[in-house]
Amino acid sequence: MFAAEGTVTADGTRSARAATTPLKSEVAAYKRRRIVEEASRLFFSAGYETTTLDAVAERLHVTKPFIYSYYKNKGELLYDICQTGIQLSLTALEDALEVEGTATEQLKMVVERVARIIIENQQYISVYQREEKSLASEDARRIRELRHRFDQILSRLLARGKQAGEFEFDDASRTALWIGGILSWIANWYHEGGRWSATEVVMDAISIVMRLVVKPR
Amino acid sequence: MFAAEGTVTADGTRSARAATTPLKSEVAAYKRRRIVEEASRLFFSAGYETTTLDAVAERLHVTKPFIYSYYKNKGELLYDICQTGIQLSLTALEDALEVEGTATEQLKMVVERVARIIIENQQYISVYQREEKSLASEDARRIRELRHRFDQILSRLLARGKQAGEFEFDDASRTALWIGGILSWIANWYHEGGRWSATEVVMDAISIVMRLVVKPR
DNA sequence: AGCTCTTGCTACCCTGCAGTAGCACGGGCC
DNA sequence: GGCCCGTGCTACTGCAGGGTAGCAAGAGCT
Repeated sequence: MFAAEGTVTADGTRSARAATTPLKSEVAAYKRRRIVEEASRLFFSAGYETTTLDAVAERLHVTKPFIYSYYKNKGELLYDICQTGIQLSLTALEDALEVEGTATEQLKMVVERVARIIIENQQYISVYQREEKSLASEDARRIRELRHRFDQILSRLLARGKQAGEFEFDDASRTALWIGGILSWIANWYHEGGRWSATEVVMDAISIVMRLVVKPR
Repeated sequence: MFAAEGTVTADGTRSARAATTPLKSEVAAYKRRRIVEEASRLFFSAGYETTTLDAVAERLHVTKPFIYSYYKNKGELLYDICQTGIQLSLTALEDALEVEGTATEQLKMVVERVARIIIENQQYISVYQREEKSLASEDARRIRELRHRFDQILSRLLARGKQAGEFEFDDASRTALWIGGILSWIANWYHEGGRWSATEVVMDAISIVMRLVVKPR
């Protein structure tokens, strides 16, 4: 999840220098995780620009300089959240494709797993979608790259299903984008303890996506 | 479109006092429209919090105090944009329902018109979706209220179609939300001069929504 | 021509927050 | 027990940007 660790961190933060023994670096990683977790909650509920690092620090019962010894700046924190968001979805997609089966079975599996991941990690996914404009341009590029990989993999699955005669649609990559949209929508829409349960939403997503790729009457 | 005019504006801005003759108030309305237009472009491409009012002023070849004589503050400007965004969609929906026809015909009409409006006014719709967190709480409430009306009207149309045996789905209001999501997605996704034309996107939206409400094979 | 009313601008203020310098405290080690 | 190093904190700085006070320039009227 924190693929950047040791690369991104390696530029001046203390944790990087301190990572001499395994235990120490584990502790450092844990602290980073707690920071990003709490930050994502706040960014999710109040927006990135509006949330101050003092507020994040307060939630962790620490002070701002503490955060700065694990993150270079506020932007890096946002990047980490966005990266986590898209990476979680991408991993769920790839994992689902490990399971053998027809394109139809695999697509169902994909939608189910990704939808679940989105619901469970709403804070990350939602921030990743909403705050793209606040990312440094280089960071934004990398995030878009991951997103693009997601779309491509999904698109290949669709093409495979079409080839096999299971699916019917006009254009695979366009359809993949629509499916991505339906999945994304969950993050804006689902509300824990709200009118509809996670399972209902996941089931809906599966049924919608299936209706989308099979021939209508 | 500017329903607030005369109410919201009536508290101290010069334009309100100046609106003594018809021509003057028309000119004032025009200036407000130009401000909101340019602001929405910038908010759309760079985000609300990141965009400074100096930047908005510059695009209009005026200065910041100029804006402040037509808008009480930055928040009111955002509200106006969001209000425009949702109101445009709502009006498109209501207009489409004026046309007589079966539920199926009406739903197609609705999706087509709303999708077109979303594409044509992407800057407003997108900002309205993305920047909700930055609205003052009272403003946010009013916007959500409009959104809710949209969902309700759509939901009633769906229920009517189900009654008539044209549609088949589990729950009308949940289905309405999914349709809303599909339409919203267009605003994040469509890119003028991009890989796909407006017409293709609109057609896709119609076909997806129809697949969503009719019985699958 | 002077008077006034409108409109936009110049030139500010001031707060809130990202980011930093350097200290204090505690625990392990000689 | 003294020394050092890792860790987090106190106490700042700097500045960007929202918001304002008050002037200047023009237009129309008498």
